[in-house]
Amino acid sequence: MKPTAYIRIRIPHGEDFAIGPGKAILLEAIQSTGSISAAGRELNMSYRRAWLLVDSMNRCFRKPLVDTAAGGRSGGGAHVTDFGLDVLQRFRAMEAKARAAIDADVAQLFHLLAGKRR
Amino acid sequence: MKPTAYIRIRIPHGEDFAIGPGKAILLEAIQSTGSISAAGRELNMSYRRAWLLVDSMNRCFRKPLVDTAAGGRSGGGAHVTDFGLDVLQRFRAMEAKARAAIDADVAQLFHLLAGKRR
DNA sequence: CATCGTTATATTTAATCATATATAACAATA
DNA sequence: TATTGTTATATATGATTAAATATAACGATG
Repeated sequence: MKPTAYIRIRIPHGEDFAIGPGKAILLEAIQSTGSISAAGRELNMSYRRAWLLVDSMNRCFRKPLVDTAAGGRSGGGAHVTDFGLDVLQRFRAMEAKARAAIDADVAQLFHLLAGKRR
Repeated sequence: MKPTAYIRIRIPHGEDFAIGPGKAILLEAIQSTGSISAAGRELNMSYRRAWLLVDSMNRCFRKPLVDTAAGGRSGGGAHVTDFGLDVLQRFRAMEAKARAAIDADVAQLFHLLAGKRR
């Protein structure tokens, strides 16, 4: 396995962050499950936390990244909008570029680490 | 002022992280003040926290990044080793490269954000 | 050899953050 | 119109984290 750094990109917006690694994963989970609560369960995250993150994203961007509907036979649900998919894709691309840019340096730096005992 | 993303690079080592943004700033403060406690004061950080970070760095890498001395007329002090300076420089270079790699993408993404009210 | 401010460390206290719990509204459908 | 599982929201509880406090050792220097 190749040594890898944690690269955490976050886009600030006022007090909090419009998007970051956690919100990206949440978007993907909403995409695959069709609901905020199911996504939360999948990610071992309280519904409240998942909802707060969605709410934050929707308020930070010009348009909603997630559309929600309460009620109906199935109780309701949520889905990632086209706009949300665009943002998600841009974010993942940025992560990949940043990772590639420091790939060689990271490998070098790992040589300076102590052998991880215990 | 140009829109800028928070890019947080951290090098994992076992349980914790060998170096990251906070430790880099601390190294620079130790370099300029000559002591862990003075660096802590400068960064509004408890001595304990500063010391724990130094201890973590020194244990994570093959060689100490900070040399310390207790006692003496001035009470003692700390200084960043040549090895520490090398690591610090590598880390800062990685940050710069990562930033440059996503610079354009970040600018694009900022256009999708809502006007930040409040 | 007494003094000084620091390193080094443990323990207690406080602040922060996330989770758990509870409740109402929702709207399609049977 | 009763049922269903979700969204939406507030409040209370618990857990995690950082800070505050305390103490001993250090060692050059006057």
